[in-house]
Amino acid sequence: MAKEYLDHSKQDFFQQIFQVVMLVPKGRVTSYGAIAKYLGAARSSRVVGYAMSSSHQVVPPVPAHRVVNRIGCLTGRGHFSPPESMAERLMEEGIPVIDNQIQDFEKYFWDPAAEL
DNA sequence: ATGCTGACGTCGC
DNA sequence: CGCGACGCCAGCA
Repeated sequence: MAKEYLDHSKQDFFQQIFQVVMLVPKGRVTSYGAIAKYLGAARSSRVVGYAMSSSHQVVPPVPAHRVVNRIGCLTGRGHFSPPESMAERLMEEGIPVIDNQIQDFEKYFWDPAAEL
């Protein structure tokens, strides 16, 4: 089970994360933990965030702005340029964001494990 | 080459 | 019920 995920290369793990994030539908958001769980690494939720850090050099561009922590807070906004672009982009997609906090987060939440 | 830090989440006490 | 510590991976000094 858990060994199966070890079957993939470590770098593949990052690719898996990017893949899932790219699959996030427009107007929907997901959390780091949800992706980690979907990949079978619930305890590696951090790695998902680190992967986002690397997402800038990945092509096609990864919609990292659709990925937030489990509370729906735009924790990674500081990695955008400018940081406001993250919240602005979400609002542009129809997602209400106030003070770096997504309103009705669970309403817009997109669970890969449930949708895929 | 080694060590620390960094976009989180879960478990334990 | 509240706080602390651990796990995971990669990039950088």
